[in-house]
Amino acid sequence: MTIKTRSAKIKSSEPPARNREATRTRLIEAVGNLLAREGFRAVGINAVAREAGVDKVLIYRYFGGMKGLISSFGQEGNFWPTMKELAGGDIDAFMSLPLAERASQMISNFMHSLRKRPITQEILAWEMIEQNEFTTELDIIRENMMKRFVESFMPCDELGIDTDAEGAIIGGAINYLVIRSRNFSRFGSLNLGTEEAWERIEKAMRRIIFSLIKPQPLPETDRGVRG
Amino acid sequence: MTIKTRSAKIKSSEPPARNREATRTRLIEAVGNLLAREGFRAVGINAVAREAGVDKVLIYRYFGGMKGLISSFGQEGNFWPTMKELAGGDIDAFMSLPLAERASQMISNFMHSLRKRPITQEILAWEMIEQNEFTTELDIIRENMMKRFVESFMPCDELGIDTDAEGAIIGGAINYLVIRSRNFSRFGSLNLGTEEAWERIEKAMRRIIFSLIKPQPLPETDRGVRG
DNA sequence: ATTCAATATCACCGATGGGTGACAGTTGTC
DNA sequence: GACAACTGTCACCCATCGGTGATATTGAAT
Repeated sequence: MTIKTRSAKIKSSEPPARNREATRTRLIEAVGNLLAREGFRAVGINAVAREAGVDKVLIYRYFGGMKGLISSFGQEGNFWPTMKELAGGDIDAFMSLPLAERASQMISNFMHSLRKRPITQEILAWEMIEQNEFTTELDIIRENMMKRFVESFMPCDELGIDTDAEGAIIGGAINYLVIRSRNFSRFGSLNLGTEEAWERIEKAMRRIIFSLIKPQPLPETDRGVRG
Repeated sequence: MTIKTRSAKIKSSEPPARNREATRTRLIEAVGNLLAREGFRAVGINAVAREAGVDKVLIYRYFGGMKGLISSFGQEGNFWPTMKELAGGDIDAFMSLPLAERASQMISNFMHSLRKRPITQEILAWEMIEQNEFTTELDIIRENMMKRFVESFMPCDELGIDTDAEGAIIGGAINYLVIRSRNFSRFGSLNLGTEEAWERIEKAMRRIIFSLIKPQPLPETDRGVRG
């Protein structure tokens, strides 16, 4: 980088409009862009300010520092899948499905949603690595979301199974495989760079759900609704 | 830190013995110590040299840089569970178990092994976050190990299941939950800070394996051998 | 004792990080 | 017009990073 400080302005065409609110949103958006493009390691006062084309001191002034900015970003950002998305588009149709089918489809939809959301992936990765003022903030938001989902969709304490534990296993596996696949395609004998591998994982999860919830052969290749 | 550069020597009592081999091992051990104590983010030329109580230029001289040092560390470090450990101590006894029992116990043993190995956790976390000269090096070692395990222990292409995919799910879930639990104890409604939660996960995995491999009720609370 | 290579230390470079105080331009109010 | 409040810029501080060239210390061969 031979360019100087002012070069930051190149990136954002509009000149900072001497407008507090506009500058605030510029900064919040800069966090998202930086997360998606460079990953959470790049998220720092200097980098965010540079990305927004704004002086870093404004982060202190308007947000009280990076913690405040991250918090605002977490509140406004819609990087989590919606209920509707997890239900595959039609919540009513979804709710009328039998339990195993419902769980299986929700899992598939969650996996697809996560794979399409680089920012969400970045946040999950971040949470795995360090606990700091940023990640604790973001974790609370994530936990609330997960909680709402299971409460709305999965009221199943029937059977002899531990849905919380099984859910943690499936959810953890999805998070792990998606996050990891950004850097390494190979995991065991799967090539996570190929759609074929993801379909195998999807089917395997479906198989797990169905054999857990009702030990009987599962309907073949019914991929179900998806948003 | 008000102390100066030379303060590094405080940490390692023995004066650097003007001995190339000894210095090399000091550096390699410093990597492991630093990984365990501070995490991979702290692993850099400066920090490692400081930890070893040695000048950083020796890393360039003896290892050609950090990449070389990490590679040597990866080769010598025994941070992966051994075959024997995964088998629960007695390989022969282990191999004579029925398939589902074998898989279930190996999974439990792997989880316990990983939970006891902070350095291994750190490496897995590192691999999730970035791909660089260090992690690609370490990933090759990890993949080879995993490969050897499944080949030796799990020759099962029977049944209508996809063992690679199911293995990736279980393995991914273990890696995720263990790594994540270092920073956040809560995941969904589980409290990963408690042994109780881990036992629930263990049982859930056992339930998954048994219902996958042979759809019939599983033996209750048989924890099996463990190293 | 001198020479020479190996071992290890030191001092410095440029880049980047988070953080802060002083200053400049704009706007509205009295 | 004078003034204060607000928005934004700039210049600097100190710490750490990876990296390198010059130098000191040791030990062994001659």
